[in-house]
Amino acid sequence: MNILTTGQLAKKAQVNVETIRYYERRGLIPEPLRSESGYRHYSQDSIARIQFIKRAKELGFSLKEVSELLSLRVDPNTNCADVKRMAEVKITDIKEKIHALQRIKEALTKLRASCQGSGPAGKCPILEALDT
Amino acid sequence: MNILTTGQLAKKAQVNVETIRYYERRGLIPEPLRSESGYRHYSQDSIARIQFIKRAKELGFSLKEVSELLSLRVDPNTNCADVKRMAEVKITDIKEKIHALQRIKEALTKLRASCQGSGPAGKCPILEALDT
DNA sequence: ATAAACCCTGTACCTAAGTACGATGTCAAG
DNA sequence: CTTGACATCGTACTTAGGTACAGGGTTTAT
Repeated sequence: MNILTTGQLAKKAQVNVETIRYYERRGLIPEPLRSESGYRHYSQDSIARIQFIKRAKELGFSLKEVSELLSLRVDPNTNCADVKRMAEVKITDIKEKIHALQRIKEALTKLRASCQGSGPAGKCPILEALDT
Repeated sequence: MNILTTGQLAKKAQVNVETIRYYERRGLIPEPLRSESGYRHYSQDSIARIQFIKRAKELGFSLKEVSELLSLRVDPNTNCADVKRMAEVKITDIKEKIHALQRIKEALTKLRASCQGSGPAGKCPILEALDT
């Protein structure tokens, strides 16, 4: 069980088979060796690779950014600072998203407070506010 | 200047002409009257309608939800409470998004702190964390 | 009267991150 | 030796919210 087929890798890494092919097309996982008949053969390392991708995604990195992280890892000319910078950019980015959502939340909260919850919708102050 | 063509409406409402056609297809704006030659003729009300859509979008409502808001407005059987409920659902929704982003932000902040910013990227603790 | 600037329709394209499918080939079990 | 479960490929479809043509017709300004 040292070598994995696409389906086995998919199961172990908890992704769809098609996702693996997709990641390969996107260059996120290297092209694996093939059997005589053309079947892909993956090593155990591939599980870790897919999990790396999944974790980075959970941290808000796009697949494009994941590629960059993966390249940084391999390129001997890059250093830690490059990685750290990417993390910082992403943090800033996420902070902005949070602020935007907070502004929206406050606006909605005010609108909610303006509405008594009775009477026809046609005269709802929430809808009227949107009309202004 | 009482009546507007698509292009004039687009300019007044600050949207792309194609967006107007798109909203019409989606049923967000009613089909306007047409001139002899088939040109759409919009009233001033249409500007307000598009602005309603834009504002609702800014508050995080999808176009599908905007449709619902618009229907509520017209339907005499609905009341304010329905609108208020939609606002509440959206607020909850946005709160969840904020929390998710905050968790991500914290995870990233920790990772950033773990990295001194020097040394080869191959040994960066941020990347190592993703490998775990 | 003619060119520029509009408008019409239908359809294709865009981003992101996959998912689904049809046609075909291969492998393992009974 | 056949059936079922897998594998391959290329391509199309998905969601959301538009945007961009191409190939026509119309209006307006000069």
